[in-house]
Amino acid sequence: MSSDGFLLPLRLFVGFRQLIDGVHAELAREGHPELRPLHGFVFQAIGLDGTTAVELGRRLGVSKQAAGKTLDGLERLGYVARTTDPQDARRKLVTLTDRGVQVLVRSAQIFDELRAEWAARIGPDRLDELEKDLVTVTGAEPFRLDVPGWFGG
Amino acid sequence: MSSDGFLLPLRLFVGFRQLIDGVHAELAREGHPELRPLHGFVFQAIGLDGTTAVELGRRLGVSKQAAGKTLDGLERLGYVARTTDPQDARRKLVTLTDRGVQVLVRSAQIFDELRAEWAARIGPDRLDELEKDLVTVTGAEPFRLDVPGWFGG
DNA sequence: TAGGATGGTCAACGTGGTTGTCCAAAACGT
DNA sequence: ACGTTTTGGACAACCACGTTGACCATCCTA
Repeated sequence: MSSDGFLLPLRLFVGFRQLIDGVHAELAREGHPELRPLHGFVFQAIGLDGTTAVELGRRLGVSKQAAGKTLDGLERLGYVARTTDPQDARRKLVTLTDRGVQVLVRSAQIFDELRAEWAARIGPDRLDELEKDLVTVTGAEPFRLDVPGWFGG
Repeated sequence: MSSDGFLLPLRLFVGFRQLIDGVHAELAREGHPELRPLHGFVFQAIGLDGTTAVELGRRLGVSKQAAGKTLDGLERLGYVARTTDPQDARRKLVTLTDRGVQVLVRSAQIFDELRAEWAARIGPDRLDELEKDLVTVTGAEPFRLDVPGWFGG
């Protein structure tokens, strides 16, 4: 055993966190200081096509109420907008505003930049292997993000 | 670019989460269903020598009040005990109970087992490299765990 | 010995999560 | 076509964990 087992999750988490923090540090610099790590995942889950609170909750693995509350905050901050669905008066379509789309696009760019920095450090081949090995071990599973409650609650 | 940049943090997180979930699933099976991922880090931060609320807060990167609240919960669950320091009437020493130590020891064992499973899947050498590369990229930094608030709040 | 630092607690508040309840609108089945 | 179920959304009450600010007791030190 070349490493204590408890170090492995720590390493993974530190890597995860550095990437997320890197993105949000840059986003803050570019005029989005209020965004939390959680929000990035919500943006991703909403996508360019929009969604509804219920569907968002399903994608994130949280209740529709929790998803609704998160959307309240994002709406207040001007990143998403709700419009009633003309096809279905019950539904309220949630879409990213221009500002929201801008964050989504920039986030993707910054993630690519950070990945390139990692590649420059350890070599692109090693990084590819690292990702490939992670997929081998963990599966290619779609992402569930019931993270805040998952960790502490 | 062999992979979208945003997949990298996801892969890391999924790996992290699978390990943590694996440990807590087993701990739940062994009589500790109330423990949350957060608690494992707290146990680790308390250690076999014990600590105080203020010091715990420093180690976890949270306020002394937050650390105190978490300890309240763990005390109620019987995993830690507080005793007044005979040397300093202000301090309250927080130590793991037998039950707490048991969890700490078992967690370490389970992490080792899970790491061994990973090694069996991708090969021990590849796993060692994976960890080594992560250290190269992220640094060997000591762990700060202001995680719950970090993510969402 | 007076004054500052330190450890702990309490209170108020914010955020994100949960469940339970309820209503309006859509979908379904007879 | 009409009653019944399902669905999407909102509201309330509650819990966990975070924050600041205030306060007190104790220890340290100039």
